[in-house]
Amino acid sequence: MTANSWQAVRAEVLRRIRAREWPPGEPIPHEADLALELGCARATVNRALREVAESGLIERRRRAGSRVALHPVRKATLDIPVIRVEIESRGEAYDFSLITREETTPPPSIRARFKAPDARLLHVTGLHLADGQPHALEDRWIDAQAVPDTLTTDFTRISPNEWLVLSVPFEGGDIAFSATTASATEAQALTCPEGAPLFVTDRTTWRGERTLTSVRLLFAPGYRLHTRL
Amino acid sequence: MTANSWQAVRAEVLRRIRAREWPPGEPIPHEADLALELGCARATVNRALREVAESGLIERRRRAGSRVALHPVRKATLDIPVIRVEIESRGEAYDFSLITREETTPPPSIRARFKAPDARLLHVTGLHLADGQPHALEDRWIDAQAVPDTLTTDFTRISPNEWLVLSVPFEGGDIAFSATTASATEAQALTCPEGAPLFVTDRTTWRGERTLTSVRLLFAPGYRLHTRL
DNA sequence: GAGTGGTCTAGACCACCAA
DNA sequence: TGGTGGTCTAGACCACTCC
Repeated sequence: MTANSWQAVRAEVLRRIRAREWPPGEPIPHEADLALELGCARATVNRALREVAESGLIERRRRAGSRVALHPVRKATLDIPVIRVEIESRGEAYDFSLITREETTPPPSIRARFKAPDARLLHVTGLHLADGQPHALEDRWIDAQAVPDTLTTDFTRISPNEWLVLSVPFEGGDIAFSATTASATEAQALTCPEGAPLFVTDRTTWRGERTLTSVRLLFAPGYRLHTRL
Repeated sequence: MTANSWQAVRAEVLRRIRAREWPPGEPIPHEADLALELGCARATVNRALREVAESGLIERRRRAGSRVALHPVRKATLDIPVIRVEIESRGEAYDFSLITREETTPPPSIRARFKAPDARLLHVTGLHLADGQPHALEDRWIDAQAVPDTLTTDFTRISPNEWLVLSVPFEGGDIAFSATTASATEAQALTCPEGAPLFVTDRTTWRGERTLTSVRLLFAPGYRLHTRL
């Protein structure tokens, strides 16, 4: 067995794990040994093992070596595109309809997400449309102190979703996915029955210590978020 | 500016993108030039740019060079653990309760997911419990021809979820996330009101051309799938 | 303390693909 | 067809950890 490409090394490693030649929980040979056995440089083995480790199948620790994971945690990568791009890539026409836009004091649950007590928050709601049909209802809060031009931007021409992605560099964020049922007003906006099941994403993004924006998206019934393992 | 670690190179690259020194859609310097400018080896720059490309912020093509992405597609990585591990890691007691187990002919929607027409399908349903409370309702179909020991395994002692992860190597799969409302029987199993919003995952895994198993998980109301950007 | 993975280097060759 | 990213090598040093 000689394998001088890191993909070949990875394939061989995966084969041995699947064939139980390297059982779950057991250590695997050191990088140097594998390099010798497979006839390639240690850097090549390192590259391959790093990829396998990222997929969650092996665990690596200095001094302790690498071992096959006992409870492999599958990693799935989600693509989160700008909504306009997502819709247009399906060949549908995109439109955004602004519903409300006001500077106001948020409910405590929102306030808690913005650590800065002096934050002036702009509240924007609107509807994303695909071929004229409601696609998602956006409910967003923006820290106007942390995001320049927030108060002067015309969100009837560009959705806050896209404007923020294009103009505000951020460093981190988190997303939560859940389910809810449509309230009366939500049902009206999305033209679906009250009580219909809706897929929800809650996203908060920040830069440094400052929370920039927090958004809830309610997707019209039937929406599915899809990915590969 | 000298940066001899690939993390430092990545940080500098990200800074320039965020500062619009390298505007969206514009090409960035070649690896060799960057290596010279930053005072490190080209392999180091390559490693850094590869990481940035994986995050979706730049696009790389041979001969054409690298450029800042026009519509950055955010990549979020989801961890998908075995349910038992997920529950126990929260410090709660895990239990699984088998509800039904029968070899039967599936509805067309399920049949369509198993390409092999000769597949003998086992249908298993059960409830995952956390501290005695319903956590998720599992509805699974398994190809008994493709998965050895399917018909002889005692699923009252180990959930099919965990048994499959531990004993069946698979190559690929896909997951879809969506929302639904609890039917009468689902509501009873999950001890929630009928019509309550439920978070749903549909997962199908395969090896080669053969679909091994297809599972739908209905999570009790309030469940949130969470991740970082 | 010593062994393991993590990383950097300098150089080289190759695969791909836009010009 | 030439330039660019993709990769491999051999060697070296370092950082972290487990003994």
